[in-house]
Amino acid sequence: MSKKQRLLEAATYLFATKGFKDTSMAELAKMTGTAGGTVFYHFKTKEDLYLAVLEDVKIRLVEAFESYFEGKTFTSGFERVERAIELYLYQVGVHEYRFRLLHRQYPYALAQENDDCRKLLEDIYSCLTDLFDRAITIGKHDGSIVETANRKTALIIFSMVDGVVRLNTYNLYHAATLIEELTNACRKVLAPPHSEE
Amino acid sequence: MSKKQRLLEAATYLFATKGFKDTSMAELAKMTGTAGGTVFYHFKTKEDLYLAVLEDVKIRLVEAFESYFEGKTFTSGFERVERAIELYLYQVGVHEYRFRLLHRQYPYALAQENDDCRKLLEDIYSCLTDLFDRAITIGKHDGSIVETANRKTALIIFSMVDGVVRLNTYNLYHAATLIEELTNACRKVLAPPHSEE
DNA sequence: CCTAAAACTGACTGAGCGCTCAGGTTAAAA
DNA sequence: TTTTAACCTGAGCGCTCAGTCAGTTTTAGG
Repeated sequence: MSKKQRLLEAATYLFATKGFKDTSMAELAKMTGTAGGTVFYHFKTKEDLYLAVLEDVKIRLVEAFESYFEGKTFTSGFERVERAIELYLYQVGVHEYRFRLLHRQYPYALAQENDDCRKLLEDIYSCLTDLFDRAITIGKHDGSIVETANRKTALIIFSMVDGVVRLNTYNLYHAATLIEELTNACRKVLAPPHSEE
Repeated sequence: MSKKQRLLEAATYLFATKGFKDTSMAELAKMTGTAGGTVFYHFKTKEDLYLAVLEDVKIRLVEAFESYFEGKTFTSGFERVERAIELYLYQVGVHEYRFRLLHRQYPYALAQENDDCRKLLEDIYSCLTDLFDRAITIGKHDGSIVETANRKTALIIFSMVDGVVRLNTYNLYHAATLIEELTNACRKVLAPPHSEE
């Protein structure tokens, strides 16, 4: 693997676990076994490195979420919602640090002044909400999901799922024990009226 | 107001809006019109100052939430849930910076190694979840809320509400336009079966 | 008014930071 | 083998920061 790639991966880990300010470029260099100057040969500034990390995360994240649904069909729109939640929790389990990166304030603060950063975050969040948005649209057609404002409902569902993930990362509650309640809650929010299973 | 109090308030604002590392004690001193050394006369270290800030926030937060329900009665447990959500959103509106402080990673990282910090966070979060927990207990008795695992359901509701607040602070979505969907979703999650209004 | 403690000051320190740069190494094309 | 460009190095620069301290001012009790 090229040194640039090694730097990018180590930086992802450090930015995610320690944050932007608390990650020092000297530490990153030491961690990857390179000289301090090498970092700045590949990335002009620390901020540039961060943007490269965020872009890398975006690409991998979008890939993972979109490829899962390619060519798949489900018995109902609601089932697709359930699979989306499962997929989200699975991705968090496997690539926790990517979501930690997104759970920090830094990218959102940077997005206020940096258009590239704003664009990356927009892409990530529209990918994530589309996940639920699309499933809701399908569910509305096949009758498995109640008539609602798609985008808003998708955001509520996303808030709920991501909120539980946060409780877990902040060590406030073990997410695994909440999954059943979580999907139950989603079912109730989305279920069409007068059709208890 | 004493200089110590002025320092505490300015520090709350700075820690909340800029984070721990990005807040400099020189900046804090300048902001409050004091000399650099004064900060360290009142608070031994930067971390001590942070803990004082967090304790202050805890006291005010718990006060605000507990005093609201003192002596009040509601037509149903579910109505109490609705009022709790309103109160939470109102508090976020009035004292946004206090919640920003809690939406940062720093306190949770500190809690891993500092017992005082962990205790403060525990107190804050049990106050917030109790808000919903108690209302659910009442609602289960008066029949306005479905039979559920109290704590877990309270956490789901809290995740949902706080998640929407986060969408707002991160400038991803304007919370006000989601409030109706939010309470609707809570109603569906908590409503007892076969009793559509 | 005197005294002593409490409150406050600001110049200073040493450590750590992002970033630069002059020069060295590697690898592939000519 | 020579050339050239891409890659890599680490000492070092300028700056910011949390924290110190010797000394000054303010406050309050006797």
